[in-house]
Amino acid sequence: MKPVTLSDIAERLNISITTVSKALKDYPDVSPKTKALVKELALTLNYRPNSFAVNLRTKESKTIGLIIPVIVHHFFSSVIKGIISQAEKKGYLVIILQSNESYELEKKQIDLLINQRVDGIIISLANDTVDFKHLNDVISLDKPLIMFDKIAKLVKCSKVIINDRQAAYDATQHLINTGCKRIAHFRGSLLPQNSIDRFLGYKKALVDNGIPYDPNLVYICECDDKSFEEGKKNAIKLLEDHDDVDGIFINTDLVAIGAIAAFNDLGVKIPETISIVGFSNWFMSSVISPTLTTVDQPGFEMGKEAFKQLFKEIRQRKNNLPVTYEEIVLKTSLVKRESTKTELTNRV
Amino acid sequence: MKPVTLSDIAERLNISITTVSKALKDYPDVSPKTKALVKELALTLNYRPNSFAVNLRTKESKTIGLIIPVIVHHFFSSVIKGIISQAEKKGYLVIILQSNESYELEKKQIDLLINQRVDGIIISLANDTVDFKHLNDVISLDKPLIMFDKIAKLVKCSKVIINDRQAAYDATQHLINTGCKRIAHFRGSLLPQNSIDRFLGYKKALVDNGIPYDPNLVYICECDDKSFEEGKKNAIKLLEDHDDVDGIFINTDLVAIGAIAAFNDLGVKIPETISIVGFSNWFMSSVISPTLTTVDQPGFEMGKEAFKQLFKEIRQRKNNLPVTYEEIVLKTSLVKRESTKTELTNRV
DNA sequence: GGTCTTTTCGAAAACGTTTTCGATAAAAAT
DNA sequence: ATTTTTATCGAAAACGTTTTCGAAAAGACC
Repeated sequence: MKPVTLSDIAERLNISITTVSKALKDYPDVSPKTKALVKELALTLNYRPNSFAVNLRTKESKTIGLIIPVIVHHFFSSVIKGIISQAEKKGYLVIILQSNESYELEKKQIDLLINQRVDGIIISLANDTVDFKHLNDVISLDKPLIMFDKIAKLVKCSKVIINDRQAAYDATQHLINTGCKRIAHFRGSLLPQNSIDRFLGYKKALVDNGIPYDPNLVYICECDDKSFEEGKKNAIKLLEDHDDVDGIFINTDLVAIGAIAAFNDLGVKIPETISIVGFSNWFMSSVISPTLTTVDQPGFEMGKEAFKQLFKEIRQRKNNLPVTYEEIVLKTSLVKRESTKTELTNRV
Repeated sequence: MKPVTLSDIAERLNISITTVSKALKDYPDVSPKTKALVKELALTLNYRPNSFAVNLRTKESKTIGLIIPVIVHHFFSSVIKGIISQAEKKGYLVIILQSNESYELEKKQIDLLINQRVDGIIISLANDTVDFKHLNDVISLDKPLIMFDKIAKLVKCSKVIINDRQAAYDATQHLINTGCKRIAHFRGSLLPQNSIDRFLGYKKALVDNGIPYDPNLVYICECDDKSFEEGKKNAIKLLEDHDDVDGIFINTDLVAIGAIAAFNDLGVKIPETISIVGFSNWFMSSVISPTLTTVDQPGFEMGKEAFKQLFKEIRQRKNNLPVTYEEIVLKTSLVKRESTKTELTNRV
């Protein structure tokens, strides 16, 4: 019933624990004969090294922690998948925690992970995280920390992000290229950096194309479970306020889909009357009607890159090499679908 | 730089490690004065118990493993959320692995988790898992195992499931109650039990209502990333084969949404000409047009129940109590939306 | 003052592994 | 035959904690 240990094997073979341990790890100073003997017995006894003891000795757990704001979300679950897939290749396990967009929870969870002595932490910040002490604590403990998507620019650690500003710029440019003259923007809440960057990209694209920026065309919608309703509501309001709008760049797909639903109900033609571009390339956007033009946010790749960088830093620390922080910016791409017209000119 | 240990505290206070340990855990045989002293110093030194050492001594890791076929899926990510939320309350961490619907991977991952010495395992089986040795291994190691959703009926352990058969029966009955006379069924692949049960429920509802079961009306679609296309294709085929069909009960929402898209394209009126019921209540089904009547599969609750049962069994084993396996069947509910007509009669 | 109880503490073993370093035996070299 | 090298092994410490059990000190009681 008790799990078999090195000592069990040693006893049966009348050799020392040391030799058993070495045999299993193919040390050069143990004869092929005993190696074979040990390995065979280990197999038949179904020996499994006690990870607690190993961790205690080696001071590493081969485990990393992941904190994300929400799990039930296409983008984030894609990231999880990316991280896990990469971690598995390197023999690492992943402990996942959900901060629920709460700063307080996030703090507690960071603490939990440190107590658990994970080898590193990957995190996407909660929306209401404004203080970064808990993150700097991780760094000062010399534990590798990677931030992705929702990051704190001021914290000195590696980051995996997309160029939200450029992506938003490109999305808006696409609307302009397809003939839109008066373009609205549904943005997210004021806090997260993404929201700000996307807004700035939108604004810059307008200005660069000689279209005056009109703050009245910018609507704020909270991104949460009610995003869909929010999108509907704002779409209707926009139509009442400004009947000359012919394009909208929307902060996130779900809101965009809400807007599409509203326009469909009202008989507003998409893209003929109003063109729409979303953000995220949530799976749903390829399935609704009309299918949604949107910015593809490569969640899976972000997860992979985040783990790769984490792994690199773990290795660097282990070998006492200088740790190099990197800012990895992944490419987004505009997925052109039915909710926008075809471009008139071919602009790069 | 080195993490502070009990011995560090002991040294500074000129007391023994034993006393420090006891003080921190509020043993009765240490004076209030030294307790206060120890606790204060522990706080200022930011002492964190080394979990490896604790685990090694106590032989438990306060960690559980979770294996699911896919992460990027509304139902499964809801389950994850349910498990994590409950685990956090009890001070457990969750290691998540994705089997990718592969039996081989599943085996390896079970092994990984056992080696990691998690306190218990929660699993939803891969579609191509037909042999259950790896699961019985877990049980014979006396490690708590809970299966949910995709289960193996023959394995002796607790299970958290829904009554797929009843749910399918109710869904089909709803179609009948709303006036459908000739009802097709898009089912999943032949292997997983859910697929079979849903099919049986569909069949029984027909027979119970005096509607002859016609095997030609049953289409098989693989449930994967291409489900949407699969749904479209089968919908078109169905229309060609049988122009008298007025209702479809579909194994899973995504396929149903594909079918809706196809019918929308073809100008087939939903629900007037054909009514559709899906399965899962994936978030999308409330967002497409027409909104989809579907069976709500309570993922979050399943996750919660699965962890609760696991926790119970961990406790039982720890206290040397007899372990009781339970089969927890959660209620599903039919969410009536626009893709079906209103019921003619009120049947219970 | 002596016995007895209560309070407070610490030595030591144990958990299972990894790794260093020295010991022994066999083989090779002189 | 003696020394040197090589191959093979094991003792022991260390990782940081928990817990048992006994010891010492302090207080209570006669």
